[in-house]
Amino acid sequence: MAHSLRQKLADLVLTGELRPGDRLDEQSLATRFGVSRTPIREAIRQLAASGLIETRPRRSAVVRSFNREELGEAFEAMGEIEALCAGRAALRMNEAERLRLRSVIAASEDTCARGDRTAALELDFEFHGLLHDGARNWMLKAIAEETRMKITPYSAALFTMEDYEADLLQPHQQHAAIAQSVLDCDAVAAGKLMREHIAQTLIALETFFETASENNITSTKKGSGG
Amino acid sequence: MAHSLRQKLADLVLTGELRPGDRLDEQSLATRFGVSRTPIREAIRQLAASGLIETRPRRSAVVRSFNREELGEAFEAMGEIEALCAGRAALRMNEAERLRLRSVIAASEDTCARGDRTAALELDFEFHGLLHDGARNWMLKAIAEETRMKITPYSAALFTMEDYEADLLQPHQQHAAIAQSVLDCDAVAAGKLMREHIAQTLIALETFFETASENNITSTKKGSGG
DNA sequence: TAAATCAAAATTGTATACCAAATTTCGATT
DNA sequence: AATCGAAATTTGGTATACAATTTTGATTTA
Repeated sequence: MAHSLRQKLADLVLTGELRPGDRLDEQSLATRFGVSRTPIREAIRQLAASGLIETRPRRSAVVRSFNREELGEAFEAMGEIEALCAGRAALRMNEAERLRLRSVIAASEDTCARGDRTAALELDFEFHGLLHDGARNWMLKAIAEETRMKITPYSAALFTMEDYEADLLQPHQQHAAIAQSVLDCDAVAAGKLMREHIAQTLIALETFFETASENNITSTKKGSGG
Repeated sequence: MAHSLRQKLADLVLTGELRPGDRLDEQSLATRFGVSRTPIREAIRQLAASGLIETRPRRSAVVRSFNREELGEAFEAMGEIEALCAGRAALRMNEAERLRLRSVIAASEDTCARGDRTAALELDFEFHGLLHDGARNWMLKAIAEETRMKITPYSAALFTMEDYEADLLQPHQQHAAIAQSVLDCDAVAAGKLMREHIAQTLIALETFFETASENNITSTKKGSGG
């Protein structure tokens, strides 16, 4: 019961059950979760406010979808936010957190060798989460996590899609390099490496979607016009 | 009627009619705006998701309040976000936008000389809004405006409080310096000056609240424990 | 007087039912 | 195959009801 209705709805999107462009039917969701339309509607509004889904008057809410340009801008913004967190974390993390960072990198090395994509995705989240906490700034953390959440429907594809032979090693090595900078208290290097890491994630993502479909990032019939 | 119910509720907070810590009674608001509780509740949830107000189960929603530490972190985050926007804007604004920036600074100089605090506040918003647009990144803009909105209940005090002899000239001159850097396409200087501008705004704010009350930023009886 | 206690009143969270307006679906037609 | 239009569906909102809590206020006690 740790999951609020809002979180349950969000999970439908974050786990990929609902994909960008998919509609959220209030009645179906109400039936599915055993509640009335009222709380479903409230949860939908909250998710819309946080940017995970979109609503237009008299239309069903749909999972937020980005075109290539929007995705590029989102990654640019996320790169800067994450770089800020990494830089701050390099200066502010305490010893316990630094130890934890080491162990996450070690675990990541392991799952990477085993090719366990699910575990790799979780460790990816944990790595970034540690830096968000380490930055010692609740607003920066909130911004970072919200930004990350918005992009999740896209970036998770890199880890979970079976048919895409994404290199698990490359992102891991980038994480390891960032972690080393953080452990060295080198804020500038940590920020720079993080910015590059995010940029390369975008490149991997665009490559993936280019392979998947010709010129449309989402799986919906009609792409959302810029 | 360009104002949605959500915006009307937000305005209660942003204009200072509802201050940090104040409760939002659903029935009263419903009666006041001539609607039923349902849409009020939805609007409240949206504002809670965007961080302007807080909700706890079975409690009335209250206007978000920051203690000194939280306010400091919020300004640190906002300083970095605004600096990012300013830096990008310096490189990306087009000629029309640069002209507009000039005219806003000129108008600001005018209102500043006349001591018109209300107009000064509006021009302050417009100045920052121009840079948010000029950064050519919808997500950065969204983050910047949401961050700014959260802080508004506090920072607006500097402009509107009659009894505080805030220097209108100082922030204006900082804006002018930032604008000049932007017009010179000097991203580094624009970012640096913006970061300093936000930092000085926080100092002015803390001075103001220190004057107003001993050790409690909000006007509520019981301060929210850190 | 100040603090503690307990019952009454008010408020939230959710359910239901109902309705108008708009959108979507789908079959008929060109 | 594309278009058109009517029927069915869906959203957005109103109103009412009610249990679970929280808040308020009065009363009692130290």
